[in-house]
Amino acid sequence: MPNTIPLNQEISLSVIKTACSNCNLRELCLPFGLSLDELERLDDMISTRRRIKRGDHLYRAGEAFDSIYAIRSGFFKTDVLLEDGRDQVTGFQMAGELLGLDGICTEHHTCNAIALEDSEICAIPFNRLESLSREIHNLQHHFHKVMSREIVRDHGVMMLLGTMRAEERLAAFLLNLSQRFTARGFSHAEFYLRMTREEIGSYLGLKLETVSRAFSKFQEEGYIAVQQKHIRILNVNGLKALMNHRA
Amino acid sequence: MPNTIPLNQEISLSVIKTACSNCNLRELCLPFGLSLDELERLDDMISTRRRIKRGDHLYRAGEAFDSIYAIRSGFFKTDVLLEDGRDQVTGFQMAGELLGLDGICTEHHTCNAIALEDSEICAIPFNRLESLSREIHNLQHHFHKVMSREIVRDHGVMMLLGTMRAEERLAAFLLNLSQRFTARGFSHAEFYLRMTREEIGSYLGLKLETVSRAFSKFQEEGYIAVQQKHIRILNVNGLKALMNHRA
DNA sequence: ATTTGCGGTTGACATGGATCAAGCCGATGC
DNA sequence: GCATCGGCTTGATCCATGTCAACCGCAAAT
Repeated sequence: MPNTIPLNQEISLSVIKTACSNCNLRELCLPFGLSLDELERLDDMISTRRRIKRGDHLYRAGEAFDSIYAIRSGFFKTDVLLEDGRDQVTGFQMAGELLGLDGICTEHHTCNAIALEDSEICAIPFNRLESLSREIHNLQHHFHKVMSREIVRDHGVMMLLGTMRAEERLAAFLLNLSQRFTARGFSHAEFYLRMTREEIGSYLGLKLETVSRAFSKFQEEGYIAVQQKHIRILNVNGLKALMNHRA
Repeated sequence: MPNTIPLNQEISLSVIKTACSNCNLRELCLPFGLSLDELERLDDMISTRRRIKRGDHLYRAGEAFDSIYAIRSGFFKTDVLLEDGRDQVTGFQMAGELLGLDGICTEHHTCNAIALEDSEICAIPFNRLESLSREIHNLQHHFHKVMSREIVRDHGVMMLLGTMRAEERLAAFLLNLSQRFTARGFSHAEFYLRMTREEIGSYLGLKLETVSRAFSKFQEEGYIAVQQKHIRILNVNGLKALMNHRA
């Protein structure tokens, strides 16, 4: 909750509060690599910033697409629902990451985005992003990189789902979270999970019981300390070794 | 060998042969939606067309990235290799589809692209694509759609790997191939697989024996006729039903 | 303070797919 | 024509994970 930048004067209060130029995530987010001048133009474009309460949808599968979203604070999951009722969590997103890229190709969102804690997002109208990125070379290139990174990330998940066993998957998951928290200036060794065992299981292609057992196993082995959603990583290398275990 | 634009006389021959404007895949490929004028500018950019022999790499993981590739004819797979020796096929690509998008984010390719039959590709220098798409709005937008489509496709694979059982995966795979062949004007019901059972298995997160058994099962049930790589789909709805079977 | 409910843990058992192994088929080379 | 080899099929068995079920513990509601 004290994620936003504290206020100085009563003055340009809400401008300061929400501008990209003052956002401490700018180096992780879309503005990466922009000059001050360019930053301002990006700021102008992002007029809408919204709070999303825990449990609420940012968008739903099937809705018309017109913006992508940058997470300013908070934590989201995306999931896809099949007609027959099966669903799968396709990702967890944290501050500085973009949501909604899946909607570009059909002009409709293809998954649901749901806040796992009270969050704030910046809506970026996509047609304006396209026109601005025709003018700002750096923005264009960085946006392409972000999309490409998403593709690579998905390949990683496919690898995980296709070739790893339960404990390897969970180890990979924890290491990935840890690394992303680190990039945001949080502890790499200690964090709270925002999602349930069932959501982790869905993401990893496992049942929640299997996730739970794997947590317990890791704890027995001394790799981590778990207490519900509170995780402490005690032996990073142990987890890494576990991941690369198989030939 | 007729990769470069010929010099003078016999010229237009192979120019015609290789120009986007004359490519029957243009509605499936990058040129989609461009005017004749714009098409010509795209043509100018794509100077390199190459043949890749069956089994050869178009690029390898780790190599520097500078172009994306459009498949003019043929069939490719992409795969990722883990340090411990495990690898996974991340996709199969056919004519009109793009390869190499994964390389944008790090400036290095993150997977291998290997021809599964003798193929021809058009190399599209990425920095020139970016600059051209700053000028041609349609090109920019379509390129974004293509990247987004790749993300959505990957989510589909995650769904498949995360929630489906062996036979559902194979049914989904066959239906997907069928649909893509159809889009290219081939029979939706009869085709040759370009990949081995092992490659299918790798893509679907299954062992080759399981793939083979599932093919046999489908044949017994009368859904398809298989003879090695030759597939005839006899009952599309049967396969579809199989996919949505589970609650 | 008591109840209720959700998320998590743990155990016992079932099963889908992996593994191991043998043999088949068609293409290629001698 | 015969041998060889890679890709494929099929059978027998094993094991990781799913399934079902009981219980725990915390937090919100009463």
